[in-house]
Amino acid sequence: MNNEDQLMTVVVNGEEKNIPSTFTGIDLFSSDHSIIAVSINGIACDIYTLLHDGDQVNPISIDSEQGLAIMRHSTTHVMAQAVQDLYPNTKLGVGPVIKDGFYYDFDVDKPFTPEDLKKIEKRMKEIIKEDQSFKRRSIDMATAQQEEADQPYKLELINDKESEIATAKDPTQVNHGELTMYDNIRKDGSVAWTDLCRGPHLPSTKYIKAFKLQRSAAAYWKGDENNATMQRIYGTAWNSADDLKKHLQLLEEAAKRDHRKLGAELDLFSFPDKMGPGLAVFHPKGGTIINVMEDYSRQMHRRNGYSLVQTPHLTKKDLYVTSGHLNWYHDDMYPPMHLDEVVDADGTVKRQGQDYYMKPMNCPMHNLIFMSRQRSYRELPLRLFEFGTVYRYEKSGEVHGLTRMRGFTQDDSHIYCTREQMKDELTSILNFVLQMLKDFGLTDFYIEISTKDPHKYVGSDELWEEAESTLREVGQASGLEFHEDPAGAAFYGPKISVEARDAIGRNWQISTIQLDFNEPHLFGLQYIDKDGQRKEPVMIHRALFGSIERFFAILLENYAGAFPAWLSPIQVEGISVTDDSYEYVAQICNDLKQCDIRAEIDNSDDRFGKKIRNAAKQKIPFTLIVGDKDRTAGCVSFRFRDGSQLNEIKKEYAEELIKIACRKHDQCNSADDFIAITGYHAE
RNA sequence: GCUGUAAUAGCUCAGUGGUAGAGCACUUCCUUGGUAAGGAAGAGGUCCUGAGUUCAACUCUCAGUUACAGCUCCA
Repeated sequence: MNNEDQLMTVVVNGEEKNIPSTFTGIDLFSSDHSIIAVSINGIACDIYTLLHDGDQVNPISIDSEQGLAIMRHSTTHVMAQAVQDLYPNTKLGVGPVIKDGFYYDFDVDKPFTPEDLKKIEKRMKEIIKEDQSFKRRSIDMATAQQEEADQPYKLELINDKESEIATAKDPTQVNHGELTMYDNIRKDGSVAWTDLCRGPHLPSTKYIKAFKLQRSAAAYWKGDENNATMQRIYGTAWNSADDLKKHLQLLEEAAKRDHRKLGAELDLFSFPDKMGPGLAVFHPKGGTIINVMEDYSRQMHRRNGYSLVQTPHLTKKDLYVTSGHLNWYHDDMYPPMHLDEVVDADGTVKRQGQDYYMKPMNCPMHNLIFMSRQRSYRELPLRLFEFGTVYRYEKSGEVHGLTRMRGFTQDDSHIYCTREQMKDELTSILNFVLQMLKDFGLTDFYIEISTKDPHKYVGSDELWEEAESTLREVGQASGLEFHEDPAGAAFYGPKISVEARDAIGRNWQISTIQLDFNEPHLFGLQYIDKDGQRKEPVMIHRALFGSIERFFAILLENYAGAFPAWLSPIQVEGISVTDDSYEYVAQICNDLKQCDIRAEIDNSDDRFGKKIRNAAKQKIPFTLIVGDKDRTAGCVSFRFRDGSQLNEIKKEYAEELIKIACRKHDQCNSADDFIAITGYHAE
């Protein structure tokens, strides 16, 4: 820190403080023109924010979210400096802060290799050690253009800014007509590096305590695929080596839980190359889980007044012309099969063929069911439900495991109701969703409502207003965390979606409930009302799992493969300690099977310890262990996932307990869980 | 689709311009074992596909396919 720097006086919590003015940065791009000042207080680094016009300062800690962001932003500058040191031809893009880290985009001669990243990290550490201070200076447009003459991307930003000022209705509300440069100053006062940047930054590089460059990847300039491709380096930075370590461990944990990895390890599903991208086969164990999910879903849908229907995977083109999908969804549809064309030997077409498409959505078919006869208001709400497998031609780079597939199954329903019924219907759907998520063990979620984009919508304002306020009312009545996504709705109707957080804090969009003011009109859907008049129903699209494969993946990652017993593909694994006990265990497993318990016996020639290990690796909830001691006493022993045990339980009682434990939705990983769930008591 | 990286046994991965390797899994035999890996033998390969360079290509070059990371996209 340079003690000759000019000090500025600000008021912090009513107390006057002197802050080196060189450590301040004016945030030109923010609407409130706030200044962020950074100062040093002993060893600790304090960061203050203050308003441009006043002297009121709100101190923030470097450990706060904003403090961390400033630190990460400073780190990205150090990275850019290191890159330019090592690769002098590099042109700079932008280097913002993102969740848990930062990136910087570079235009370089050739992409970075992992070795390059190591070199850059090394150079960064040198820069940090040099204790370079970040010094801010304000400059005007012309100076900025001059200084950044050899940086085409920075120039573009400056020019963007210029035209923004020129076209702004009230220029004073945009910015001060000046830009900020940051110089990195060495101890000897020389300038090590300069970057056009709004700031703010740390006082100096030495406050960067722990960082790591994670990966490099391509990104488009300004995120537009028509623009130049830049090389982006991602990094993460924390205020202590411990925090960094914790973060990296969390990432490792997430990688271990990756459903694609677990899917292979637990033999649940695979993506055979011979089938093509985005298409999966579910193996016996994965298929079992999918079936349990579907059984649950069917039962709950029947209970909630839905009618189960079935529709084909292929239809004539006309249907998607009517629905409009061919018009605005064309790129995501598999190309058509041209069928039934008859051509003479001389080449003349005797009979025109027609195109058939794989279905990307189920709604047009459900509409056909609605239209299959006249409908009375007495039938409404009509709730048509189906596990509909749809095919969408996702671009090659967009497919991802089970979460983004080219063929997947929706738990899809279309509900036709009157406007008066809309509110009750939405309420009951939301309750349905919440019950389902709870049953599957997801307890942390929030809802989001997407409202009308005023530039792009169909239907009457009045209807939109009613629908949106209904959605909002229903959403708020649920008592859940509630977010708005203004203007985020599709043109045909507002939407409410449920997002869940999994066991390691990641967000997943799960259920969507979408009102549709467009399709009933396009299809001419009508019902006969009380007064004998034909009226158009309101249509609701909704999927609770969303995609059954994606929901499966979320569950798999949430539980890291250790599913609750009711979902486990194998619920009970019988292990005999000796051959003499094998038949006894086999009989118990067979008894359980007859009661729909998924029980298997380990018939391998492995040693006992190996059998235990195999059952544990498969994350089987209940391992049934029987040796001669148990057998002669007519007993069995249980081993649970955490290694805990319940020993010498009478065979018949054990079978009853298993049936109870496999029916309940609670997670059961230990003897204590098991006792709590089944009410087991020693005899 | 774009940029990059990769592709070797069922899985995880070594390796080399000149007979193809390990661990796990699998098969058989031995082992009869009380709480996370008993022993031995065996089988298993178009080194992703195609073209090129070369006396010789799994290895180098080009193209394609597929996967991964990121971008873009997911009404």
